[in-house]
Amino acid sequence: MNTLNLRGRAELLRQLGHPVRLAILEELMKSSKCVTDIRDFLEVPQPNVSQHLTVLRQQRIVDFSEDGKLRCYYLKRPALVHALFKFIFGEYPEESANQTNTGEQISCCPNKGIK
Amino acid sequence: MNTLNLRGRAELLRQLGHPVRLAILEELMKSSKCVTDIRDFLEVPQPNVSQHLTVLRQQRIVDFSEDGKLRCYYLKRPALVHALFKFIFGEYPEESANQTNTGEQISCCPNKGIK
DNA sequence: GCTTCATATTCTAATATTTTAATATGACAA
DNA sequence: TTGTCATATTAAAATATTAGAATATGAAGC
Repeated sequence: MNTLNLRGRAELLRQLGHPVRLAILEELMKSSKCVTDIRDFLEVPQPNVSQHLTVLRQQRIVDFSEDGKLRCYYLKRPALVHALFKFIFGEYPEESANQTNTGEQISCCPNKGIK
Repeated sequence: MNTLNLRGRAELLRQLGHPVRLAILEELMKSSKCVTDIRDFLEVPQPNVSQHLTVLRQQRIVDFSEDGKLRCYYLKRPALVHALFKFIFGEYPEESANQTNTGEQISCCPNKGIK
């Protein structure tokens, strides 16, 4: 299996796939913010915010710079985050199965048909 | 919190974020395939393949058409899957924190600085 | 030295996801 | 009608993720 390549990509998707983490990234797209600002905005307990930031930091999606006693979190890979939101908010129309021009279904596994 | 919108998007990301499901989608991008072909190609037990296909079907990412005793699975939203792979295999350079043109760090939470 | 503020870490309980094994279904052929 | 093939479903065990509570750190000010 090609899972060698896909495993890490799957992990990235799972780590991005949390509503609080998406909300944090959405906020950081506007401007960098400290932990308490994120906590206040999202109304999520501070330790929980820190946990999610740690996950995002481990994937090198965010990072922080220190400003006095504040930690200013910012997007370390803004292009990734923009691409992410473009992807998840995109429109993707549904299609039906491929058919021949005579309206027949195309068989999927020709080698199986041999019986 | 804006989680109302983000919750469903997060769920989509989590459901896409599994190596076997990514591998299935990668295969289906090439051509539609029946369950046993997927099983043979990925070397994953058939019931497990079926389970992953069910997850993908519930998100209306894949669907199947019946061809005799075979179920030909195909991408129901190929544009979504193409966008997905474009996203996860994209290159996203890392940046450092924003700085002023004099090299100072920009403070992140001006209202906090008031003390 | 104490407090306070901003943030992080740790542990635990609650949940969710995944894998595996066993079994079921339904169509078709012998 | 029995068997076989393709696929699905279920239940159980293993594993992973998450939230919450408690606590820790470290810097700054008193």
